[in-house]
Amino acid sequence: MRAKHSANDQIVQVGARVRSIVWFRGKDLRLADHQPLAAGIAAGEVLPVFIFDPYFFAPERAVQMGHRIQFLLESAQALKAALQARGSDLICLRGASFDRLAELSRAWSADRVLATRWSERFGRKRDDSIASRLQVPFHVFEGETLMPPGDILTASGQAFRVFTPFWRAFQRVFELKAPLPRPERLPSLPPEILALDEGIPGLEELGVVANERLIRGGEQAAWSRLDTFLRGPADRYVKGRDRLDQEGTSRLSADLKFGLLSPRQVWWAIETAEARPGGGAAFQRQLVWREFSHHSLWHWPDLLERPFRADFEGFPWLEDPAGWQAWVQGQTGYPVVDAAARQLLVEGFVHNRARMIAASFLTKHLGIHYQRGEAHYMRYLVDGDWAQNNLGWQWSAGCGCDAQPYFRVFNPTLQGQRFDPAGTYVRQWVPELARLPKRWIHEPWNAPESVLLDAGVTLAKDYPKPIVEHRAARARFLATAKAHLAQRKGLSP
DNA sequence: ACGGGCTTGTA
DNA sequence: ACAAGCCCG
Repeated sequence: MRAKHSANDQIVQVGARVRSIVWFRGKDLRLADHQPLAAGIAAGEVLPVFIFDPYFFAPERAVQMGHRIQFLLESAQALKAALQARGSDLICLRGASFDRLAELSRAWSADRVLATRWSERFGRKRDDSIASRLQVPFHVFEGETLMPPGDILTASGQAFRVFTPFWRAFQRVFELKAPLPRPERLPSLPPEILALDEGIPGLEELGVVANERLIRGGEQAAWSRLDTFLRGPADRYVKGRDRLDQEGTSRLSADLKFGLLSPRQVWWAIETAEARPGGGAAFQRQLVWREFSHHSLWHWPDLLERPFRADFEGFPWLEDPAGWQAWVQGQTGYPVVDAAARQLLVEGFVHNRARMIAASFLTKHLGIHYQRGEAHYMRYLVDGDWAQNNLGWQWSAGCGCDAQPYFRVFNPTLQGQRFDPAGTYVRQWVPELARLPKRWIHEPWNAPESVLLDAGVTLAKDYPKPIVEHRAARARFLATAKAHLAQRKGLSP
């Protein structure tokens, strides 16, 4: 006998009672605009499940991405609470995804399993394997992106390699549909299924040290961030987004990564805002950069292993252990580069422009492989996403899809002066320079002795002298890149 | 197949 | 202007 349902559910009960397991997989931790969930509810009974697979959640894996684990666990807790408040629950299991899923499917006599697609190669492989081994149908839904990866092609049916034509094509074909509402009630779960719940693991259990400085997870927190963005920064976005010293960006990257918000909900919120924000279109363009990264990774799954530009293969990157350590710890002597490094470790977040400055410095000034920077960012970023992080690093290194030309090397002093004019960002993250006047905040090595003295800064003691000289480092990279690319060109037919 | 055009810049 | 080059219609 089925549990009692609200009036709404009675209506559904009249139809076929299809039993759908809705498998939440960490990129769709929300109730609103959730296509598998909505499809499940429309068809009958729903069993929401999350599986803590050791592939991600074994302690030795979890510590490799502690910030994201913390954010995900918080978001899963919020999801569980929201499902409980609506008469259902999030059944949490531990172990190998396929085994636990198959077991649950048998225990509940499920008719099918529904989930949101992951576009990375290993996600696709996992889904193929699950579909072929599961006794019941396995349906994956789109929704991680605005358009399904692979759906936007050039006139000749090829993948785009340059953003702007992709953006134009996107605007031509994208049709915005209203996001699905958040379900008010869900069918309840039988006691024998509720009894299978193994709960959400705690951080300690996974060997992860809690970090109080991270943004909060959960669907509600995400909506509050979206609201904050729409109330201010969205209107000033065109210029404000580049400012390191202001709250000029959306701060929605982690919400989109974990699917606390779908990109469609965010796009819709911009479109339907009472006062259309002045920076709405510019922000939507940024959302399409997110699309571009997912589409690119879909077309070229080995981007995670190799440079997009084949002529960068075999590039003579340097080891430079001392340079690497300085870059990681924020001790390069370039204030804005160091601020970015420290913000990453402390907050698990870095302003987009600061990411570019940091990436340019690591790859060009230090000549260190972009993949090392990419991996370091993946380790600490709350919003760390394979597709986007990889695109960003390859773009910065000059070897990526639509990359900046290799000879365009960011000058960290100029970037700092332009986008953090008063040095507010630097002062926050490099407090040993806090008393330096803004004239010298981005180039303390040029400050007069008396100024340094007044600011209480002794270079090489309180704060390092630059570990490389900008002009020399720039020249070294250009010479190396030029020689390497010329050689590669000579090798190719 | 020709040519306009190309996220985030520097000197 | 530029230390190039090539995407895409």
